[in-house]
Amino acid sequence: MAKPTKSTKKSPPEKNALLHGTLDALILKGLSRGARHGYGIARWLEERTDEVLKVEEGSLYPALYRLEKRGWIEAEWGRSELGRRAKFYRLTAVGEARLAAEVEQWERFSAAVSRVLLPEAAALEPSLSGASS
Amino acid sequence: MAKPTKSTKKSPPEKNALLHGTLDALILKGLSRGARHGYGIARWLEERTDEVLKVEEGSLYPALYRLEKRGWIEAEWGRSELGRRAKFYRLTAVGEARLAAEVEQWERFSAAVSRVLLPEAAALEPSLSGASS
DNA sequence: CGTTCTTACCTAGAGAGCCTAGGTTAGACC
DNA sequence: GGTCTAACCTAGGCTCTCTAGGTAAGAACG
Repeated sequence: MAKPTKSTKKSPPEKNALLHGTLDALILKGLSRGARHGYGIARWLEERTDEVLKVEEGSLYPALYRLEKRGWIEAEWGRSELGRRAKFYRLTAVGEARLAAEVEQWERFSAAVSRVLLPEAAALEPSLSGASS
Repeated sequence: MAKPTKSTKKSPPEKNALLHGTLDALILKGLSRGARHGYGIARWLEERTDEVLKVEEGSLYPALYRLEKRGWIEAEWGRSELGRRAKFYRLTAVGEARLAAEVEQWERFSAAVSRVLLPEAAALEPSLSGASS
């Protein structure tokens, strides 16, 4: 009987490595249609992606501070639909521009990765940026 | 090539945050059609993505050791096409399975992110104004 | 034949990000 | 009153990629 005991490996600290540079954009997008509070953003994100994208609170709140510190979002205390204290975030003008930039960056990046990882579907034309060569 | 003057600004440490969890899969994919050496993988990746995906050597080689340590790839010294000493990596059976899993994970993840970020078939509300307070 | 260029590999340290795992406050329900 | 849940907060850890150095050897040139 193999006893599990304690294995040498620690708990997985990075279960969602792919999320790494994407969370900022996702949050900004979540605020692009109106103010939301942190908890609501996480809920919205899960619901909208069928639970594919789950953001832990330990990632979410630090991310919100980061974005606020950079001037991309603004916070204001208010009341949630359930009557609870909640901090509502809203996009700033800079944040909107930043969102657009991040979305574009995501398109370029994801297209490149998919071009590499996914079979065929290549057959693409270099019409993205013809500045090369 | 003239060397530019020394830059005064600190160099950004994470210029390619999006690459974070993706590099492993990209490398594995690069080896899926035959053995390649590290330098060649980087070259292939740049070429194949029109220089959108660039992997620095300081990221590449540690990543290769990581994958080898996990048993996903195997190394063997040989000679490059130019007659130089080069370490050729090859996918193991485990690595192939892993590649398939990572590709699937990428598909799910990228689809979810795109569903959120891009204005695809969602088309919920055209414009929402009137932020509640 | 020595210098230089390029290929190709290696490594230490830094910075940033996401997660685990705690904790706090305050409405709602029994 | 006690429990549940919404909603926020924080410290520490782990992993990742990048910067910035360095080594070694084949090729080209004068």
